[in-house]
Amino acid sequence: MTTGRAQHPTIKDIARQSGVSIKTVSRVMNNEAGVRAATAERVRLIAERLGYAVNLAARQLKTRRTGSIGIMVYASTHWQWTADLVAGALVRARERNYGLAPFILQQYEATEREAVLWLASRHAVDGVILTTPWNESPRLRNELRERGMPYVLLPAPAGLAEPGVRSDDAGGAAMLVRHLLELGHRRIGFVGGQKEISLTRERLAGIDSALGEAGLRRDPAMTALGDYSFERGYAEAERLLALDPRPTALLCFSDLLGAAALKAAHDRNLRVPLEISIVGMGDQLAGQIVWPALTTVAIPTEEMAGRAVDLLLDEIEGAATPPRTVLFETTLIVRQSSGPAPS
Amino acid sequence: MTTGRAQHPTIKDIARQSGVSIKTVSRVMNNEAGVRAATAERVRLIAERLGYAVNLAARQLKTRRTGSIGIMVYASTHWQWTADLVAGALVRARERNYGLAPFILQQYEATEREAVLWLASRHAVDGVILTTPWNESPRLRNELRERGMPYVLLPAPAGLAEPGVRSDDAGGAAMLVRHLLELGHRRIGFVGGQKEISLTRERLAGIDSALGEAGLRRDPAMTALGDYSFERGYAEAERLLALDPRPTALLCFSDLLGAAALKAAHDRNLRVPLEISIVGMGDQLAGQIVWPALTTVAIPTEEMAGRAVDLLLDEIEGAATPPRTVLFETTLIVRQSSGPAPS
DNA sequence: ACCTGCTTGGACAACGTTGTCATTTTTTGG
DNA sequence: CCAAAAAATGACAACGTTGTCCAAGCAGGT
Repeated sequence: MTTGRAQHPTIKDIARQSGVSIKTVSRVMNNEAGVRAATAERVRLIAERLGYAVNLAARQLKTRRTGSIGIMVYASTHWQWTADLVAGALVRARERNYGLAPFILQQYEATEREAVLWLASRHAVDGVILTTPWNESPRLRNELRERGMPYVLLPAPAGLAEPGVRSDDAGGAAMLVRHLLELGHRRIGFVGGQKEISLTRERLAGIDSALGEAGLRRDPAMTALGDYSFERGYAEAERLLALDPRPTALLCFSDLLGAAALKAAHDRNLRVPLEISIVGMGDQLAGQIVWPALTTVAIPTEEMAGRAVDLLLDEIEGAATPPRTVLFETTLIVRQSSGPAPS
Repeated sequence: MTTGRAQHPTIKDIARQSGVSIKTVSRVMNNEAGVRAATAERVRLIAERLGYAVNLAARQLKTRRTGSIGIMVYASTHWQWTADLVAGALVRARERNYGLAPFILQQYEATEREAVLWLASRHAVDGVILTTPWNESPRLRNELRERGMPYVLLPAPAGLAEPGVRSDDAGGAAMLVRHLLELGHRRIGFVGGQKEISLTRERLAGIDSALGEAGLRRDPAMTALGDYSFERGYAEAERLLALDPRPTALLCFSDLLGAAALKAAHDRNLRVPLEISIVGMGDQLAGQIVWPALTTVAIPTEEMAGRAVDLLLDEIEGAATPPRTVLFETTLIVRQSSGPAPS
């Protein structure tokens, strides 16, 4: 062993060397008022020379703040999305001088108790961002509220009076439907994820409303819900493409699912978009690397995660804003995978 | 404000209620020897009932261990890879009861100083995993060693006597070359990332050696190095495909680059693998969602990250193993994007 | 000279845990 | 049944920081 010989300097050392009290050093390091500029300067210089860095543990112990927030994510095949969320949160957290502790969970029920304990102890994080599917659990939310642990939902299910950030998924899905309708498509298939996830339900609602505007209804036989994995998406798309009459367009609930559908179409020797149009959602990398590139709806995932951090930290730091939900708009991005319906 | 009313119970509370000293409670909570089974049982019960959770800050302050490790990653367009590394490290760290603090860096030089300070203070993490390009910097390594901060390189550049985990990238690239040679390809183009990254150089070395075995040499005009982004990969592949005579195969240094090359080929109306073979490296999602699926070489990124955590924690916990480098083998995965060279 | 009020600085006690070492209790062996 | 050894437990002092409260210095008005 014999790790790090060099003792780390403490405010005591700085105080001794600069001839002031430890409290004054503390004041300087925290930019508190009430220290003469000259004194502060001297203290800062010595701290710099000694290579001083505050001992976070001591500060945390005293202030009862950990200076970091947690983000609970689910180990999913929907990786890109999760990674974007974590990355977005990480960057903003660092900007605001907080740490981020990601908490990956593999099974829902099995680990919920462990997770709650970890969170609620308040010794590890000052607040937490709950992503899918944790954002759905009233039990978890209650437990957290009860124990005074601030939280933010990301994405926040629609119509919930809870602090959170959400994207207009219903609107986005509706835009895609209208886009396809304008291109003359009438037999549209849908490839989606779990119905249990609020996002899925919201998208279905947007689809139904857009179809309704045109006097149409969604065909349950053409609605293929599974999960958000590539493999399942491929299987569901495959199933829809085998129908007779075949749908002339597939709307997929993520770009990864879109890529899966695209592959299924290729494997059936269907030309896209000549014989079938395929659109995705999210504007993720997956939709850009495939050929042809997917028409999709952009959802600013990273930005949303950053905003969630802001919301959470505002509450933690007592910026006394009421629990708020922030809504992000989605944008239609037309690329090469959608075209006029075949006649 | 007015957060969490409920005071969190401390070992003092437990001690009072169970009629033992705080030290005994501490012993029980840490599973130290020297407590009668009956006493331990009683203490544990009361702790459970009170919902006790150890105050990490206090423990850290006393033990001078933070119980978490850092991982420095570079904000790159090579996202999937980074995400896999972080995910792999995260899971293993949690298994071993450590936290993981990811540290994303955007610009190299600008933030190095900040990063080193953060790391070296030893107040934030007990050790650190250095990923590309941090694994290349002797200056950083020196600084860390000097300050007694354990680190592990991931991936570890070949031939460096430093603790780390590496994959046999030279071998992997060589396998791909041999695969292409067997299929009759002689004009092979290479699409790679930055020469500054050791991975890139190792792969080139493997390629050269495999070509050498067959009495061939790599054509510099067919070696297109850029970076690991999709866009750049597309541009470089495009450039190679415009050559006359055109290469009959492209070996790309990641599956994302492979996908980019595939797209460039499609856009030129080249049939894959009939008219041109394209192979990638890494066995990432990107190579599976494109059509046709990419022949590639599997690199167990997540597993490697887990191993890196093990190495690091073994050193931190004083398992007294000498600094070791662990080598992971790569595996050839033949899919649909490679075929016989056109005549 | 005195008081008043403002600025600057310091002494000291927490925060909750673990390490050290002393003390009590139990077990063991004769 | 006793002494000695072993096992179990406890008292108390850190760890490095910040919050509380008080003291000293200093200027300005009388």
